[in-house]
Amino acid sequence: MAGDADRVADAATDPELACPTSAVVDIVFSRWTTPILWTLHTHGRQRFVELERLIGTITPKVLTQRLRQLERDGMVVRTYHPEVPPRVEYEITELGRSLAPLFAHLAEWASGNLDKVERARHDYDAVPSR
Amino acid sequence: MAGDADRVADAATDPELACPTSAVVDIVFSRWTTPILWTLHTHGRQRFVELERLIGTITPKVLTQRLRQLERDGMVVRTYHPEVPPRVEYEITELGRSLAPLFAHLAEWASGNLDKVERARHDYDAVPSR
DNA sequence: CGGAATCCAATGGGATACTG
DNA sequence: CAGTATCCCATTGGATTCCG
Repeated sequence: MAGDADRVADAATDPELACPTSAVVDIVFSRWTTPILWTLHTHGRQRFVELERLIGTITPKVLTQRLRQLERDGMVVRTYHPEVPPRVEYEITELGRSLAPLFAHLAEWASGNLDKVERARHDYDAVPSR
Repeated sequence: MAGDADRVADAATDPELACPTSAVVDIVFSRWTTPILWTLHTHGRQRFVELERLIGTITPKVLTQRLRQLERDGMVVRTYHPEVPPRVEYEITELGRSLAPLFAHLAEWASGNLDKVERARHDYDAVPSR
């Protein structure tokens, strides 16, 4: 762990970034972004209402917000077709796809450890003193 | 990946979980949890105030909340030493440590792609029509 | 020291209604 | 269809104070 001295120093000045993954977390794991990216990744290019339907509980307002954010971050591309009725399609970018192995690892960790979390919660809740 | 059929089926009924990583995200990537886990992982067992100092901008209230949650999820163990003044130490568990490779992948993705996100944002913001 | 309690401000997100 | 606009509520998090 030599060479971490300067990062630790940075952490002292900007401590929320004491964790080198914080920036990624803000980009990728904000609320709703994972379901959106996942849906676009597995179902391919989708229209607005299709996304709304596939994700299920998200409201159009929030879906728009998150899609704009993802577009700005270069994770999705928005294609507007000037027709009547208008048609808009969203597609995941290569940058967005580059997250796939990350998601795979996440899913893998989940399949192996989610039950442990569940058990830990159960045990914790079983103690009446808290 | 056999046996995932029911989870996929669940996704159809509970669409917020259409993404198999949502559960993990809620556990691991809630606000402040990554800096806390990262700090405990790299600096080892720490006292409350030490954590507060290392993370820097977090308030004691929020730190307590997040530590409790992490403890409940089995990611952190809390050890209370009944002395005067009292001493409490927090340590990452094996379950918590099992996230390390995940964090490594995250950091790796960041080092290779964060600049692309930055550029995408710059380009997006350069268009005046929005 | 390690919190708990209280109060408060900001934010996010849901519901609804409307429009090009 | 693909949003936008508005209202409103719940949650989060900061600041402060106090306690065993």
